[in-house]
Amino acid sequence: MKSGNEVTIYDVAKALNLSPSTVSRALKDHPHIRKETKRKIIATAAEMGYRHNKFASSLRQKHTNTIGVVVPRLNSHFMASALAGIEKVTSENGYGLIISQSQESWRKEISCVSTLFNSRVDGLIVSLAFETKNMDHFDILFNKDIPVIFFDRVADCHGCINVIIDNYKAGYEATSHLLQQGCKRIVHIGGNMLRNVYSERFRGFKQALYENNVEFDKSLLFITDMSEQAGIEVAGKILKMKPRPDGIFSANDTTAVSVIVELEKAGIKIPEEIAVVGFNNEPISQVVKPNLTTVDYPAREIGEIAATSLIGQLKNSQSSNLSTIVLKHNLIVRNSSIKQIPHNS
Amino acid sequence: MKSGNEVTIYDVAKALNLSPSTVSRALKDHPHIRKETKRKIIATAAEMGYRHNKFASSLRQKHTNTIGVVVPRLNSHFMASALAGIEKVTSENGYGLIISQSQESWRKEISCVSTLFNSRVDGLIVSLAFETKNMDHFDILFNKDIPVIFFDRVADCHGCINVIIDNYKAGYEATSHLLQQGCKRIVHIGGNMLRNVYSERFRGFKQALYENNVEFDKSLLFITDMSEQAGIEVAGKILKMKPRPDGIFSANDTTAVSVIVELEKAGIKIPEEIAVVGFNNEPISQVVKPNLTTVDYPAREIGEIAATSLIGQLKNSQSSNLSTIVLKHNLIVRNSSIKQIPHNS
DNA sequence: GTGAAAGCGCTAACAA
DNA sequence: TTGTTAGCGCTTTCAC
Repeated sequence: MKSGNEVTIYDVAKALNLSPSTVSRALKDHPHIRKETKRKIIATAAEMGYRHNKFASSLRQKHTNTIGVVVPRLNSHFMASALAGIEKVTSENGYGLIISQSQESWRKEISCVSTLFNSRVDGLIVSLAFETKNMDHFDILFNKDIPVIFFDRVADCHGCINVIIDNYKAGYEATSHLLQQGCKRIVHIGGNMLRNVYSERFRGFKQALYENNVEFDKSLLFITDMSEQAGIEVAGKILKMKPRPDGIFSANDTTAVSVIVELEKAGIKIPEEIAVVGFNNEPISQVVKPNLTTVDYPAREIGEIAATSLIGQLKNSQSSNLSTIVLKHNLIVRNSSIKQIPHNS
Repeated sequence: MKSGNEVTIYDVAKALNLSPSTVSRALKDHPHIRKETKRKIIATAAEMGYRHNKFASSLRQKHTNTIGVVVPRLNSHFMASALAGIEKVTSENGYGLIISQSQESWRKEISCVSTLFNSRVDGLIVSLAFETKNMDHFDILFNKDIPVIFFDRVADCHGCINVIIDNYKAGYEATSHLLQQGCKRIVHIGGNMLRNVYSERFRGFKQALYENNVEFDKSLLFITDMSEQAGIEVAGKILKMKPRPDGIFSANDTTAVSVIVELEKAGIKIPEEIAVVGFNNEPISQVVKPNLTTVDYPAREIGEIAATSLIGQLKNSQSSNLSTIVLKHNLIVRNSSIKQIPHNS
């Protein structure tokens, strides 16, 4: 009604000739309040335009019912889905969410974590920035026993839960697939090897080569920032290579797509001359021609599980003893990698 | 150090034999404190691991230095950029940000707004959900003089600022371009006409037709949810149409791309048989073949301006008298719409 | 330039 | 089942 003063539980109490504690209890659905009283309180509170004051409550209770999220960027399909999963679980459990982006910068990640820490979040869900070189900025949280869950881009750390897929196996499968298609000289486009996702995919890549007696050739490895631009640059270098590679395993779809577009501009036939496999199953992988073979992962589920684990820790207020949750992934074969017409079934 | 108790300004005060008020003032850089005292206080506070308690402070001050954001989804390039712009400005001005998604649902939007209201945000930045039919849920904010800024998907409302582009003009230009390419039967794929972005683009579309003496044919209008799936369905219908359309103006890129992919599967030549124009300049528009003609808009800037205006209102604590800020857009012509080889220059 | 003290609105231990 | 009361940590008016 008015733009003026807030109504408090005291006002409600006075209006009903009750005590503030009764009102407080009724509003939180405390069991020890008579049904009738509860009903009346809730009704008049609503009528008077009462709204709960989180600050007073948090100040008193020393916890905020708020969870912080730090992600590198939120413009990928993967992140959006993961976030949707996180949000679903947290809101179902009565937690608020503060989302912040590190923009792939270590410095920014430090500042996000510290801001969230100062906002007194009860727990944190994090996917690391590309650049992040150490985990010192999480110490402030560990020191206060504030639980932190990492997902996708994780790092080893005492006592925190990681939610991931088996990137090693996925990399291995993607590469094996290329080898099965007859590729002999396979380029790998990877990211910062400090990040598990990239180092593991690379490890899987090398293992597949090794098991197939294909020697790993350093000149076929490109460490990039996995951007669109990176794809353009790598494509340029590939075009100049003497014996040209016949396959590419890119650690994400963005770069894979950009490479395909660039190579095709130069007249290279995909997959005949160069077969390509990406990673993430972004929507774009189904638009690029030829459609991109890629690794799908349960983004939404990863988010849900990360949130569920965190809330579990919060409720039990003791760290559970599991430390890593691994979800299933799935190689989706599309036209960008099919060199051989399969033998008649 | 310890996982135990928080250190407060009282602790700092005691350690230095000062009063809490002095410490409080020093920490906020109040002018009436001697430099030396200030220095000492700041040093020992840091040393003791003091951290500011936002709740106590907000409780006292009645404002939170936090801004709420409600967007439909954050999985588009447009939203991610707009959000990045918002974040830049707000963080530069010492505001925190709480981001929430309505998932395009009216019901969810109501709940987001109410949650943010209860979190006592100082102001709100909103882009409306697809479904939202009225603005009643913002009344709680208006009643308390909490400023709300809308961007992109806006609605008329007394006293709040809208940050948009001229969708009417953009729609007009996109359609005119198709007409110039010789299109006579142009399909429009639009969204919910309650949303300004769709109704205005549609209005521009009709106006262009009108000015070129092309009659508007209702059977060429498709009102959809602007999803990928919608594109597939529209493509199906187009394929069945008797005299086939020769142009499509889609109110976003997602649907435009999906239509193109589907039509090409059916053997239709783009742009020769059907020219296509999208909207938003999402990255995907440069990957689809042929590259999509589309309308570019300054997403990041829209975000920055929305945030700047909000902070302006917050600081002046009086609504400024501008109500709508219109930014420039730009039609980017690519191959999906070029039917005619341009006459020799 | 610094201190004393009241109070923001809520919760929870304890009392009744 | 309900009430009393004492803070949570900070800011700010007023006093010195």
